[in-house]
Amino acid sequence: MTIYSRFAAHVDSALDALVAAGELPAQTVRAGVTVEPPRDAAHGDLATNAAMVLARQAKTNPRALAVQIAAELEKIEEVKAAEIAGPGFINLRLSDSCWIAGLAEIARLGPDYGRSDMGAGRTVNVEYVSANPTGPMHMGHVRGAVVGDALASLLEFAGHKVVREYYINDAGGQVDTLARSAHLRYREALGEDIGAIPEGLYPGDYLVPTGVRLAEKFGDAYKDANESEWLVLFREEAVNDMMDMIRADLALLGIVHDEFASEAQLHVEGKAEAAEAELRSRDLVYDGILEAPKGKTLNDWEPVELPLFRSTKFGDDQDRPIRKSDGKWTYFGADLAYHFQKLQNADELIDIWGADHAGTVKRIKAAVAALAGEDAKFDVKLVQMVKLLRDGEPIKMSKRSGTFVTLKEVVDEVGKDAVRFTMLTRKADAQMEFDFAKVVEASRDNPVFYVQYAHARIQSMLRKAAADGITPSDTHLDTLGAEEIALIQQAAQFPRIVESAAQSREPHRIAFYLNDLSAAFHGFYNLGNDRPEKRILMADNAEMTAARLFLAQNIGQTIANGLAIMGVEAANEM
RNA sequence: GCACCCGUAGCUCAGUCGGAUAGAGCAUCAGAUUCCUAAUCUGAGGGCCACAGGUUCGAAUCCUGUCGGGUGCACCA
Repeated sequence: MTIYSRFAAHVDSALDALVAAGELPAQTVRAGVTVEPPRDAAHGDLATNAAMVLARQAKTNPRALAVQIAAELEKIEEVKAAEIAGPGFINLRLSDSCWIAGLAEIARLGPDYGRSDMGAGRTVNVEYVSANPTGPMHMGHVRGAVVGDALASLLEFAGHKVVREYYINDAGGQVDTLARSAHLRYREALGEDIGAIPEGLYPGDYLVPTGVRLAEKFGDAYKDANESEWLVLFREEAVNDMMDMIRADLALLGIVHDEFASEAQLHVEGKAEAAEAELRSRDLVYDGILEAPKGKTLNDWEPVELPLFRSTKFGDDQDRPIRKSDGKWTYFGADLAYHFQKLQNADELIDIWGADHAGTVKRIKAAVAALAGEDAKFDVKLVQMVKLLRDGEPIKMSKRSGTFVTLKEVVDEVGKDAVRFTMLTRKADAQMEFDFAKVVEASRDNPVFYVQYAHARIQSMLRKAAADGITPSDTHLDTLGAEEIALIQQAAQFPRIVESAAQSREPHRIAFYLNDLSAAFHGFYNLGNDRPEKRILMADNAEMTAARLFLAQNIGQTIANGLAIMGVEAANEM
């Protein structure tokens, strides 16, 4: 139990006492009452807004009610003082022993410190990456991949059962193009001069090995065959190769999915037909004609009757086709069936999408609501674009010429940890810049190194002390002073940071917290420069050294736990 | 034209289910290394929270509108 949850209970008891004394109406609604660290540490250790939130219900003014609540809270052993401030905040000062107990708690829990049961074991399916299986991962995929992966870890740490899922778009026109491109490389591998790659096919070299592999596997059986003889086969073969490549790319970032769902398989199982039948029976799908797109002129647009989903009933600006005029499924048509299927095996769904798909959020949410009910838990998290820079200059990317920056190139240049950490130093729904020069820079400006350095510094001290025969010990924690307590207070926040980050699905909060905690530690460490009596390793005081090492060790543990959520290594030396 | 995201210090960004004097890094200026890793630390200056209304005890935070930046607006995926 954290200090915060314990005091939330204390405040609750204090309110109970007031109800019993007839000072508060029995049916007082306590929603909105919080116990938090005050914004300004000078105000105290904890603050509650209880009096301000409840004053109206108690038919009194906040400060008068605060006096009564504060009187109750002062009866608690751990409370040194309860002061009323501002419009009616109650600021609590806690005894040092209270914080020292918090430190012992970190040590007791170790790698589990900060873990929460908030999720109550509910299953959350997090779908992320889901890049088309037509080529290697590039920079455009990286942010979503990292954010999705960190969010999955965060939710896991917060007590959810998490499924990490990848949706393979292996049924659309793009994989036919892939198959044709692979066939070309296959002919090339058989010795044919294929010349320049024709417009409309994938030109990348990454298909060369696939061509070679297909030549070895099939010989010249399909060399001059009609497309209908090899298209399905080559599509399957090429998609498998691409997925192997994508899995290898993701592994460079430490990302491993639990499930790979195939769109093609979905169709084999008739899921889309089933969804359509269901929706038609409820008049949510009908045959209709789309209006011409606004805001742009299309030369080849002509009205066609298509099966449309009534997404306008759910706030979309247009009904959306689920099949094309050739009878094949649209991406949306398959996607709604896919989401319905996912909901069968999870309590909650989260999709991580690139911001360029923002326009399709409404329709898929509408479809999920229609198929699974309005209260189905489904959220789409949009991840904004990353602007790539080198020394402040934009890096030009062009898919056409094939000069996009691949994930592998980025990881090779700056390293997995720097990529992951940097991608989490900005909230997902805001655009970010990624400057190669800055990301590899080892300085205060770069939180990756700053946080890792704090951890490495702690490990270094522990090694040095061990060499001198001193190990961390909790037997003399009463020697810790005000500066040490302040550090514990910072570490004590970790569990609530985890919960609030998980609640709001914002893994970047962990990164910012670790930066703050590391700053607190570096500051504490440097106290010893001017004040030798504040040094952690003190040759003439083994007891105090052991106590401070114990503190440092658990700050290190907290940092390591946070980094683990982010998927970043906790460096032991730098 | 419509939809979504963003607008906070010179720069890059936190803070937004309403709370106290709006924070951090970089940059600028002034300091700290006979000392546990200076990849660090201490201090100073720097703000009309885009703008205008509204809601209320209280608004960077919620609502409406305006302006500015980005993204999207196929039967693509």
